[in-house]
Amino acid sequence: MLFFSKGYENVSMNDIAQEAEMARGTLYQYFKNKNDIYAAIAIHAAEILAEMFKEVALDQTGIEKIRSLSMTYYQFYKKHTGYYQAYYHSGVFDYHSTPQMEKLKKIRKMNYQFVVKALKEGIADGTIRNDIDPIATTLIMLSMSNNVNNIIPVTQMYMDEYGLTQDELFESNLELVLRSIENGEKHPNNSKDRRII
Amino acid sequence: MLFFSKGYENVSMNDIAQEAEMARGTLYQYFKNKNDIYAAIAIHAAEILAEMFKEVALDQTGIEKIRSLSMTYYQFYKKHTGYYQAYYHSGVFDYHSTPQMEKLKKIRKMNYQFVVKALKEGIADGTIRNDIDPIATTLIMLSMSNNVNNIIPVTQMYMDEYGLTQDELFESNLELVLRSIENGEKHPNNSKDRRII
Amino acid sequence: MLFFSKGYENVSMNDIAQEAEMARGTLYQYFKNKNDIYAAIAIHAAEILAEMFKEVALDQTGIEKIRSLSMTYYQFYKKHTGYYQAYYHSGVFDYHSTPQMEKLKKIRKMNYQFVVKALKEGIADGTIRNDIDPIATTLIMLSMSNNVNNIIPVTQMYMDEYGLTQDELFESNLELVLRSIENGEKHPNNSKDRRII
Amino acid sequence: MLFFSKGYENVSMNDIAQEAEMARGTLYQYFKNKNDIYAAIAIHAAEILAEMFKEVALDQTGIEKIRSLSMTYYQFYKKHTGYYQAYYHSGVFDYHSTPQMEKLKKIRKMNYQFVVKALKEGIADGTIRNDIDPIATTLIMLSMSNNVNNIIPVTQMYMDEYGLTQDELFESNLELVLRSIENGEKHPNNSKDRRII
DNA sequence: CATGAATGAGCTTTCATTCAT
DNA sequence: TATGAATGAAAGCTCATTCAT
Repeated sequence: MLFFSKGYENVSMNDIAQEAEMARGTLYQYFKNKNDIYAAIAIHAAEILAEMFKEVALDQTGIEKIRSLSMTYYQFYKKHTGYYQAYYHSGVFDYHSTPQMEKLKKIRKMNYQFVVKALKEGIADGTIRNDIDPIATTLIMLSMSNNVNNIIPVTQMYMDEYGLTQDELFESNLELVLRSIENGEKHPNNSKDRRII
Repeated sequence: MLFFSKGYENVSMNDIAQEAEMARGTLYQYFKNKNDIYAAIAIHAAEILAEMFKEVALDQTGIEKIRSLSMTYYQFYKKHTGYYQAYYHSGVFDYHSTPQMEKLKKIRKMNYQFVVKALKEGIADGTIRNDIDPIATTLIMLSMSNNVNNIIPVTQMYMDEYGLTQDELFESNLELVLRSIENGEKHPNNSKDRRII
Repeated sequence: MLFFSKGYENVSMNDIAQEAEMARGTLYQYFKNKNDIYAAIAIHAAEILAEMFKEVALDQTGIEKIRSLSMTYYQFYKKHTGYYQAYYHSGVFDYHSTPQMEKLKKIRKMNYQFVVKALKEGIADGTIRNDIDPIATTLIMLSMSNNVNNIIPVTQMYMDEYGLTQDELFESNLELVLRSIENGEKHPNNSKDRRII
Repeated sequence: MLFFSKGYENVSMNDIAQEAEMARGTLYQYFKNKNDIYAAIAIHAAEILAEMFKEVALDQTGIEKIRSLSMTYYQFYKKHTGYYQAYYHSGVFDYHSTPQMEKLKKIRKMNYQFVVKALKEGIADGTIRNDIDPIATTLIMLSMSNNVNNIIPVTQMYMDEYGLTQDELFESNLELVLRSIENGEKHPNNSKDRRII
């Protein structure tokens, strides 16, 4: 699915057929049109990400989970670049209520919820400030990650000039967010471990 | 210029001609090709933004300037949405060295520098932490702003569900960043006023 | 293929599609672009001519072979006018070294060689003057034939006025050339038949 | 007028306007359309050639005049390549009876007549064979000249390979024709000088 | 089921021609 | 008379989609 890194417009049905080792016509036996193919891939991508999010260790504090989820999303991009791109670009679809689209929307929302939930847990266990808006913060976090993963040429040029790598940008990004949301005060219930005890 | 929100690939010369109330052929009297039109608009957009950045008050601390610049960028989007979009999308161009592209690149870099400079001033005057990387932070800040300005449908849907507006998202975004980079320690030189004395 | 009489520039893909009773797009399944179509036809044409040249009887004197080759070229024009035109016009191509073009060039050179060889044989067997340049003479002969086959309107008008037909022009042409290159001296070996004895 | 070497199709009104140092629109004050411009140039070209033909010395035998006319035509090509091309290409016009076209046709016919007349004189003065058709021979002679002047790329390539120059080709061409039409027999009235006496 | 030849709408671009100034 | 901005038809080409086999 790597060809979807090129973006929807720049992938022809020919490319897809070749990649799938099928005839161009055969694709239309399984999919109504090009958009449908994209949606199917996006759904698969969303499921892969959901699976990866599910595997994030549960026995962590909120702030630790946030760090883990961020890193997981970055790994999703690194390991499944094509699917990542399909997932990313699928966000611009107009979700006229086809069953396909409804399904995609549902999984995407679920993936958001992983982060929202971790933020709420962090607020509850005292590792995350209680004055942040979990929804807004989730949106900000994910979009920041997307920008690290989709560096536009002019930015890349800028980074090259200063010897900044993508990994370093991810690190800076992550530290910036964590520093911003973590709760600076000392408090007794800031670790899951202790609570378990 | 609002049609540029659709992105380069999705705007045909026909669309542009219709929007400009010109015949398709007329466009070619003023521009060499489609790319040139885009570049010309992007350059104009970059100049508008540069002008707005220049008007940010100078007698502020570093952190105050960062707040002002962020708000200015948001206002650029609000007041000149079409130009904003052209500026934003122009980042994906491959900058093969045409004079047009070189010019655009130059202005874009200059616009980055406004932010980098403010961050460095903030580090110097003690209002911004001294352990951040000004370059990486600039890139993160601007890309975060871009995400607030280009909310994808699926995110919009999510926001609607929780009654979150774009302005509120911008606010959250801005606070998150400022909180993350501001210097929490007390220090004597944290205000321009005092320094003047 | 008759439409190629109009010349490359004056035949649109639309014309070709109409002639071939295909949709415009269909042509692009078989040919990379317009140039490719032309080249393919020209190659086919060159092969037809080569085939016809090969069938010229071998047991003739040089001068007889020249007469036969000339008449063959004229018959090629008469029987395969469309292909003839494609062959003729293909001479103006810039032969940037695509495989297509290389192939065409090769066959064209081979076709030249039929005439060159006959001239040399004629010089050897004494039927053709030995002070002519075989290369230059070949070029002249073929170009003269081309002019008989491509009578421009103003010339046609002139011919009509004097009651001169294309066939008569060809005859005049041929006699002029033969008279010019034949060896007037008597010599013992001027006939293949005699040599065989 | 050198741009007409590129051929009718490949010269735009823009090119013509630039060459004439006029605005594109101004051309339409003087000419009905592009075809008219071409016709006007072709007429001018025809007049130049007529002028050059007129200057061919009268006190020559027929065969000498033919040689002179041939060389004059070659010089017309060498000195006025652009006009030569316009003249040459104008032969393909459909002469729907516009006044322009009628005029051009008239001059072209006149130019033919120079050669026809010289051939007839040569037959009369015994320097040219009396069994040739003056009309056909004229057509052949001029078209052969045209081929020397319009060497197609594939032929050029062939000439390069054998180190044959355009001037040499012209020479071969000329000798071939003269040899073919000259009267080999001795006769008393083969020189103008003698006749004058 | 699978194919791929065929389609035609739509793309960017060129250019002869018109016309208000 | 001279201009050049504006036009729109037509060019070569791409590509998602259909359909007979």
